[in-house]
Amino acid sequence: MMPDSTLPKNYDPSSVEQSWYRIWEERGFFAPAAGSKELGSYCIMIPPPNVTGSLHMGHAFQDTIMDALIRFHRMKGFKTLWQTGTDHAGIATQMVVERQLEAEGLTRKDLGRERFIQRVWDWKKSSGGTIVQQLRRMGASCDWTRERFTMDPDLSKAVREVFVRLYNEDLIYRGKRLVNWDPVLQTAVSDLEVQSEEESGFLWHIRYPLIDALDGEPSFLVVATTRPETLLGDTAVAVHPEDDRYRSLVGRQVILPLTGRTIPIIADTYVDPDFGSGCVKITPAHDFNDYEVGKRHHLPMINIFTGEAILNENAPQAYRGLDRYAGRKRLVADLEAAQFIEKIVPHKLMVPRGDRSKSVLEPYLTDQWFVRVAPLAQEAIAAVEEGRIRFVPQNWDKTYFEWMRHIEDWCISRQIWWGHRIPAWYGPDGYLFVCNCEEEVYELAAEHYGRPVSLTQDPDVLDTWFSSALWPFSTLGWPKQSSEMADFYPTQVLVTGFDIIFFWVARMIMFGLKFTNKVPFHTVYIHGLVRDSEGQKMSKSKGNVLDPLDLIDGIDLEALVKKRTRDLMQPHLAQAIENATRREFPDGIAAFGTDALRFTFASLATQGRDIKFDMGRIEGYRHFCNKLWNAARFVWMNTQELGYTVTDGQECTFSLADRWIRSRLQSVKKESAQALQEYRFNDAANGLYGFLWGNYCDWYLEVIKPVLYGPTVAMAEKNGARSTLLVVLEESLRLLHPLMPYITEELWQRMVPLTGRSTYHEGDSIMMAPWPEVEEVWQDEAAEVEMGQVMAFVTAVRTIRSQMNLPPGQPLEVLISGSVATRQRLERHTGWIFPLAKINSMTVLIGSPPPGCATGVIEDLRLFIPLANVLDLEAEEARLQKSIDRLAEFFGARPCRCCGQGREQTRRV
RNA sequence: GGGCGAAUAGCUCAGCUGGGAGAGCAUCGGCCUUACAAGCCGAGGGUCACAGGUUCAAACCCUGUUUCGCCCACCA
Repeated sequence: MMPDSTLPKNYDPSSVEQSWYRIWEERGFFAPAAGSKELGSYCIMIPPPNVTGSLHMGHAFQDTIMDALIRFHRMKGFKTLWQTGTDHAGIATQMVVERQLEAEGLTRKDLGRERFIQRVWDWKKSSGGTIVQQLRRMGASCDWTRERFTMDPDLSKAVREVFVRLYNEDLIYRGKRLVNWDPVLQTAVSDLEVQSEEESGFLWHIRYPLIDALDGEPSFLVVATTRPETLLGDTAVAVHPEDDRYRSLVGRQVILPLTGRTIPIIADTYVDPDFGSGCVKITPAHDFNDYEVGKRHHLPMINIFTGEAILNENAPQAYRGLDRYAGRKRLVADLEAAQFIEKIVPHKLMVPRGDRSKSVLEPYLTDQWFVRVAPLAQEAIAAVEEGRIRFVPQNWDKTYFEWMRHIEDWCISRQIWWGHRIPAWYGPDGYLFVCNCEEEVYELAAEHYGRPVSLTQDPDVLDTWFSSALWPFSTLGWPKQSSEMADFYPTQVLVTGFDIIFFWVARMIMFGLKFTNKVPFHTVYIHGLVRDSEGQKMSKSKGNVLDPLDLIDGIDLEALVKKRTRDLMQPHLAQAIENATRREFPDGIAAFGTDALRFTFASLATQGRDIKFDMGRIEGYRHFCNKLWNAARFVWMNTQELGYTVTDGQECTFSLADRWIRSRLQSVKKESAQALQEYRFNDAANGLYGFLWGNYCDWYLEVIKPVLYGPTVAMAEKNGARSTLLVVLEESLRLLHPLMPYITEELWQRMVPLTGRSTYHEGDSIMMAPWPEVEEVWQDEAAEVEMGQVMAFVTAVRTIRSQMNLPPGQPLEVLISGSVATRQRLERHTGWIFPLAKINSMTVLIGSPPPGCATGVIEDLRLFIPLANVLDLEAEEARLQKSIDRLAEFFGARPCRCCGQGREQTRRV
């Protein structure tokens, strides 16, 4: 692309972003380049977003971090791969398609399994690409040619391979266990998919009549429960063995109300004698604690529910067919009528809900597949303990250890259709065959039975996280010994949120170690959550969601209101959301561009902290983009437009300012590289911001204007300034590129041909340009000190001018006194000081200063500005009097504590 | 119940191994100075949550307290 010969006055992100991305992608810049041998490879696995998803602020933040790391290492010369792809997200995706079917008046069962799955694939093909397109808008430089989907044939093969191997080692087993069951989705879910929240309920105190009560004994025991309907599945009442009130009753029987069944009174230390009556009803088939008690005491386990949580044939006739809540109502009414209810008290309880369906989960006794995790966990714990994997920030390892050391077996089977089907088949007699290949399993079966038989495959599919756990190696071709595995595994860093340490990170570590004998990554960078400006979690129902694409492209108020109030679960919130939105964004959201958004994320990315997204920040960084743009314009006008380019033989002398800014540049190179290496993105961003704006623009560009414009300035000196302008800008663009890919590319394309860099060829991209290394020859401590004095002097004069209310253009005369060395240094640079400070003379003071001077101090130097001729003395006197009055008032108001005289010096003065 | 984290300027936040309290935004004053008014030059503004302790020296280390947030956990 040929740059225009002039630059527009303002930076317009929309005019450059998408075209540059297209060029990068088309030219194959995202694919791993050869890289340098010594450095080796650098690889990041993207946490695969759900294929149903769309980009939210969390993704945008995470992708910014990953892309910054990837671009930085690519420029550094590593063979760099950002492996991308999407996750099939079993339950979530199935729900999306089922909802579509529902709109057509169909259910998945109407279609049947085959056709339903086809339907999901169709959906994926037509609508599954949203998020990867949005990822592109963020500037993410992942290798799209290697995009993977967790249900791709290769990845599915890896899944079966892992399953079979674990099964053969007895690390996967099938068994009837109490699991968390979602009665709406009709599937088991893992412990991690349960979200318990406190809700208001009741504690029902129910009387269980004691059989053969002796004199002096109570005629009934009172048990308290939050779930009275489960009474129908009770198989015991438990008391604490040391509880004197009930000690004598242990082993006796009570009548289970409304059922006529008799159940034993047992003793178990699980019971807390101080809670309620000290008697607990035991329902082993519907409560996790009771299940354990039941196993200890060999109690029967009576399942009273169907998969939809409807009372089944094990319940008395009167309750069969009622759903759990209707059953509860009926049962409580009946208990009350029969005077079995002692009392009902309001009670707060933790209610377990499914993280997808939000329905109340039911502990439910079913056949499921499990991974025996404990043996895998040991290795995984050791890997972190020994430092082979490092968490950043480090304290997350505590969370990891805590969970890993108390880990329970992982229920991996799901009773849904969309996902990796479990590679297990049952023979006519129920004999189980587990095999990674369908053809082979029939051979195995024929061998087993001595004749060909028909087999039934297990209907269940695997938990989505099972395939995610293989992502770091399944995407690289495992179980084949691929060159990608050799090149990129183990990967360098995993960038993710703390919320999936258990779901994903821990499991990747366990499976990685198990199947590759290597850790899947060396570092786990845990970032915080993106919250709104008030620290609230962003959520649809709160109506405070910001869409990263709206921040990039802008959105008008009406569209924003519409977006936030559409498809609400609770439509009554719409008005409040609309009002709040109109209040917060009266003019909608401006287009900030991708770079400003990315830079905002980077500058807020303090380790281990949630970030409150602040509109003020993103606006400030949009200004920064514009500042950079205009700095480049200035450079352009003073070089290209004058026909100047840096060439080898050109005569060049470098002034103090040149040496100063080049020296500063070396520090910034060092600091920003170090910051990126240590995941201190905020330091990298702030350091570059400060350098470019505070040093380069505010001082350097101003200081050298007299050199650039001065008619009598020697050409060599002009060349020194012009080449410095170009070199510093060009290198700064490269330093900034990992954080702001678009604007840096756009400007770099224009600037780099002027810098005369021998390594530059037409068609190059900044993203493939080398990361600027520190050049020691330009490190110049002396120049930094000397320039520091010049700046301090100028600032001192400006402060005096501002405080004395001297007109900005009024030329001043300055007297100085101090050491000869300092004076001489300043006198060397009057060419800069005079125009910047707007003074027209600088004289060494002999004797004492004349009366009526404003004074300033710079280290060992004093400066005096005689005010007699330039100042309205009466106004100044009034100003001073005011300040004296203020101080007097201050002392008067706060007398000294010891003497009460108001003379004590305080810190404030 | 256990664990983790936070509290610094009006707002959002830096402040690494103890020595100067900082940035951006906002505010106030002055500037259309030919890169940029999305800008320039200045200024004001802080009991670093509280209380003790260690130290020559504490925002930072130790102890305790308060407030807020998150995660895990079986109290029916």
